[in-house]
Amino acid sequence: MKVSREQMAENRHRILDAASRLFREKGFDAVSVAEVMKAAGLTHGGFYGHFSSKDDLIAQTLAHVLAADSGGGGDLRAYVGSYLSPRHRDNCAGGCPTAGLAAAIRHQTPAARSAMTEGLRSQIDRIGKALPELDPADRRRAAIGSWAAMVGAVILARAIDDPALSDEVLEQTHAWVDAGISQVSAS
Amino acid sequence: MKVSREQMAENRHRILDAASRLFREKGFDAVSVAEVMKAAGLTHGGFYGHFSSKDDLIAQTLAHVLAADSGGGGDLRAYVGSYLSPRHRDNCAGGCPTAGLAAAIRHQTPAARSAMTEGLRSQIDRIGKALPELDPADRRRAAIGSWAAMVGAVILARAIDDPALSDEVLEQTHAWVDAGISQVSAS
DNA sequence: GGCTAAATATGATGGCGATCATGTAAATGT
DNA sequence: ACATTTACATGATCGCCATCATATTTAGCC
Repeated sequence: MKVSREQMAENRHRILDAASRLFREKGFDAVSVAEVMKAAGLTHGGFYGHFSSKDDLIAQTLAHVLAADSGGGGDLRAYVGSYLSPRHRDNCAGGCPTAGLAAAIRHQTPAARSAMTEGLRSQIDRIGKALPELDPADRRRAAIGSWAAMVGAVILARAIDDPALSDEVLEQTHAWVDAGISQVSAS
Repeated sequence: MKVSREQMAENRHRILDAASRLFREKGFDAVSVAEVMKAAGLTHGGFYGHFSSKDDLIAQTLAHVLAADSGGGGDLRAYVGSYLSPRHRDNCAGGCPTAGLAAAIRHQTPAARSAMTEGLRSQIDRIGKALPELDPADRRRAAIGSWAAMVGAVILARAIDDPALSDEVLEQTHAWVDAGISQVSAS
């Protein structure tokens, strides 16, 4: 049954949102096309009316979710705190797509890699802009170093089976990043 | 055809080594049991004489490779430098199993998660021991923060499609980690 | 209002891969 | 030496999933 243009656009959006959550939660390979469509409230048949392949869905989902990536508005300290929280660690499906998917990008198509690259580029720029008190070289270094530590810490915290150690990785990385930013500021 | 006990042990070792390289290179899902056996110079039939399932292979491979993880001997600066090098970024198959596999552990069995947790615990301890000039609290913080940044930077560098940005992530994280360690030391 | 094309649904198809079944030959114990 | 066990090879099986074929219904246009 055909639906209105508007309905179709909404369906497409729902598919991308569902895919985004499912991919972050379970990984690209563990999510089937049918599962995505079902989560979007449709059946698997209509999929190829929206996307040319699963790889195409992956690439478009990345572009979709990375474009929507907030970045934290401006208060870097608050953003770091929420990023390195148990709440974020435990919320893969709704959490940062970089932390959830960056490591899997290596095995995806060039289009997907390209989308991730642009997402990371703008995320680094955004963090840099949140450090206006530094000179440009220090700002760039702090932005990249902090972002690497944040992403790495969440990935490690999610990999670790022991809640105490997992919490500690988040807390200590938080302290380390805060100290790094402050000390660079003071230099 | 039966082989000697010794030969069997060697075969098992070869399977684990082959699996370790293949998993790091292509990810757990993208590597088939038959592919691992072929890389070890065997056929797929004998697999279940060594392991009870692919999941079992994954868990035992992790324990195998994480136990062998060097950690760098003692010169932390040199270790950080080689870790955050283009050479290491481009050498997934032979590189750090944490950088290559940590993000995928979330989707594996409890045995695999447990192996990774113990590997991370000892790696953090090893880095901490390479910072003897710090008091215990700073040492722990520097070890965890540096390790998170190192792992995160290699994962991001491998995800990024643009060589210049990828190199920059490695270089800037290197400078950031070095500065962090030095400034903590000086405090 | 009827015609056409489009958007989804339902229902194949085909390949891949984990696991199992069976054969075979050589190592090990007596 | 012989019997037996065992490590591995060859050859199914079975289910899952990406993708395609076809049907159905309705939006969009005259």
